[in-house]
Amino acid sequence: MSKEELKRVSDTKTTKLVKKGETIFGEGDKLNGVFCVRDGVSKLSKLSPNGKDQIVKLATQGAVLGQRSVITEEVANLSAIAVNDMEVCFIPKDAIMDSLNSNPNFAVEVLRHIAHDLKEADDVIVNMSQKTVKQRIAEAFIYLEENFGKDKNGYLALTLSREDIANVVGTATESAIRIISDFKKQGLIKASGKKVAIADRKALDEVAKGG
Amino acid sequence: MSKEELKRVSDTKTTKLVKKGETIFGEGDKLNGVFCVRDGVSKLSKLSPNGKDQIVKLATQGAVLGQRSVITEEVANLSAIAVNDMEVCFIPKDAIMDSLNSNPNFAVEVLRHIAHDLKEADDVIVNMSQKTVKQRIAEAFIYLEENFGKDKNGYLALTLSREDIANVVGTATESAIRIISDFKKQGLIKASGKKVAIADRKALDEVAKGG
DNA sequence: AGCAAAAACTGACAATTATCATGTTTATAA
DNA sequence: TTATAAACATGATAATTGTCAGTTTTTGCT
Repeated sequence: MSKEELKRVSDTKTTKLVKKGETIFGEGDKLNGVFCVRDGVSKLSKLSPNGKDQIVKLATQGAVLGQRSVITEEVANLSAIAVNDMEVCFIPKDAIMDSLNSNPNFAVEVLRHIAHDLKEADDVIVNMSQKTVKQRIAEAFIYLEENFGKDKNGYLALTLSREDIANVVGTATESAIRIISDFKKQGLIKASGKKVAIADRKALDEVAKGG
Repeated sequence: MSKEELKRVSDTKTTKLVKKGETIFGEGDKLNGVFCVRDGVSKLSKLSPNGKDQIVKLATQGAVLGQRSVITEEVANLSAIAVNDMEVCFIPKDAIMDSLNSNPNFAVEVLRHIAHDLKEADDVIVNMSQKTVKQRIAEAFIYLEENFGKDKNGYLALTLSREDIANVVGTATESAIRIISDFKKQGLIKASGKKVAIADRKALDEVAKGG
């Protein structure tokens, strides 16, 4: 089954609507298939022992959720929650496993994909441990603009709550709020309600690099 | 090519000796094959923009280095440096790619392996961002004992410098030293020179959990 | 529109962690 | 075996980040 084939299969599947805030699957769930994101954004997070959620990844159109757990036949390591209204489709485990075992091309393609995720995860580890909260928040805004784009008015297309931003960069919500306010005061970003726009990309890049 | 087959191939290869501190490959290197660890331990680390190394993973006997980069045909994302004297063997890229493309079993096996690495990386992200330095250092000692074992006298079989420990948990060397000293004073660990032994595993577990 | 609930914000303070300076011990090699 | 460097250690202090306790603003409903 090639990527095109997989896409075709997934196209024939009835899609399921998931409302903002709803859980697609939770940490510890046994998954009997994977979910393809057709529309909307999901946050993949893990509850730390101290009761805080850490958002490990944001998944959007084209992403496949639960893949890793299905492959290793383990229980889900992360939970997937809709950040906004979503459309997802489901592909049963058997279909995936059959293709994996019979078609090297498919397996290698999935392999490449997961290998890429692993690289990204390694980079996140370095960021988390070596950069300040301020740098990480600056990077987060840049990441949001580059990966989810802007709306007609220049605001980030994906709006996250301050709490979600804090959970992405791994800090307390109040700390995130304070730093975001500072960014506003310094003219790095502007905000209208929850909507945020990058106002001075160059300066924000500097902050992210540790200027 | 099954795992056993791969092992057999690698067994026929002449192994290369790498001395403590030597670099197997560096960040940005183009890899034309992977390295199998026969003996010894390698640290996989990445230089952060502020000039500090972050150790992302410790690889020991049986581990394969550079796999990810070969699969995605990218330049190495991490550097691999010997923590102690090592014995490694080399498998050229072509051999890997041929097997991947022709043998679904092999591809799936590698896939499982990388999927497992990805899970571990996600867990590290959560630890890094949600736990204190003290918790992370406690965890590091537990990890070292569980993964590398103890010598006849009960000391951790793998001895890391304080600097390396700091780079594993993502903190300043001085901070790591201070916390390790505290652990000694509290009787959680004992140390003879660089050698460290866990003295009170239960209490150390408590610290790791945030007691 | 009006109201409850959630999210955003602010201040004061405490805790954690980094940095710099410097002394001591331990390992390494000529 | 010493000298020389590297690793370890500690103090003083600054910077960063977290926590708690509120107030204000926004959002989502009916």
